[in-house]
Amino acid sequence: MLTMHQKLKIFKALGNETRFLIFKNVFTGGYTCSLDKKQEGVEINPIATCVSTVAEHFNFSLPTISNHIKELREAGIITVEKKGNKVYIEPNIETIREMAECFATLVSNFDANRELFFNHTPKESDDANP
Amino acid sequence: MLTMHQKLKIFKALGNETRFLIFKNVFTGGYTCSLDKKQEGVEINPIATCVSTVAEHFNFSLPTISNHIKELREAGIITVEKKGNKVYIEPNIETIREMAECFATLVSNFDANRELFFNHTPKESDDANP
DNA sequence: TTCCTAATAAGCCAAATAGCTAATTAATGC
DNA sequence: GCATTAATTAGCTATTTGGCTTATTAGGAA
Repeated sequence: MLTMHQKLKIFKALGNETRFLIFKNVFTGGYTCSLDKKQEGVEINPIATCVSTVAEHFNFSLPTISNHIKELREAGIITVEKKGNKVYIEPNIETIREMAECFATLVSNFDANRELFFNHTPKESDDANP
Repeated sequence: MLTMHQKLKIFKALGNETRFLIFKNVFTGGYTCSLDKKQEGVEINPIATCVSTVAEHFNFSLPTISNHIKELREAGIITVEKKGNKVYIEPNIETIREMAECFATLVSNFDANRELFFNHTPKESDDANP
């Protein structure tokens, strides 16, 4: 269960365009091209990628991308694993699963309260006019 | 369907502690005490509250809270409605419903891909060791 | 009209953020 | 050992953010 502090860090992390794009690509396989460069004999999740490969997708310096990745890691959105002299980053799906649950719970509780207080079940047609 | 730009604004808006707390209270009824102050004969959603009532919950000035509310509104997280000389704010559940869907879709697509590529269905017991 | 309240707009300032380059660390390869 | 590559750390700067106070706008009440 995510604390409020953790949720805040996640929102802060994803509220920056560069970090949002890294997040998107890491979770949807946008960086799998990095497989071509993977070191011989090193076993990694094929969705994983290394910091320098991520940096190639941006016009920002490697230290800047490294710092963004650090923030995504500290927010629990990705995990990192050092193999040789490279650092591979992987999506942390459990955090996203928890976020999905938080939002879903908020919506279902809200709908339940609305029904309770207003005897009103939301329909497609009246989202803005309860 | 939320654009990336809209999602970014939502994350930015919720990445600030004060705005997060306003969001939380507006959606969970934390400000319903404002009902006591509602103007006679004015029909409002009982979960709604006005800007000055929100400000009473913080040690920040009214203009500061007003500005935070403006950002939440511009992110589509709340709606505002002027009644007399007060501005009532209400949760915009549709935006949260869309966020819930985004995260849920990301998770289910991720799980589907994982099964596809690794012939592996995630279980409770092995979240970190696929 | 005049006064009062609610809210916003404008302008100011300190702190945080996001970029950079240069320096450092760590692992690989010669 | 020495050079190369990957990544991080440190230190710097410009911009953005988040707070404030003061001024302004808008509506309700005397």
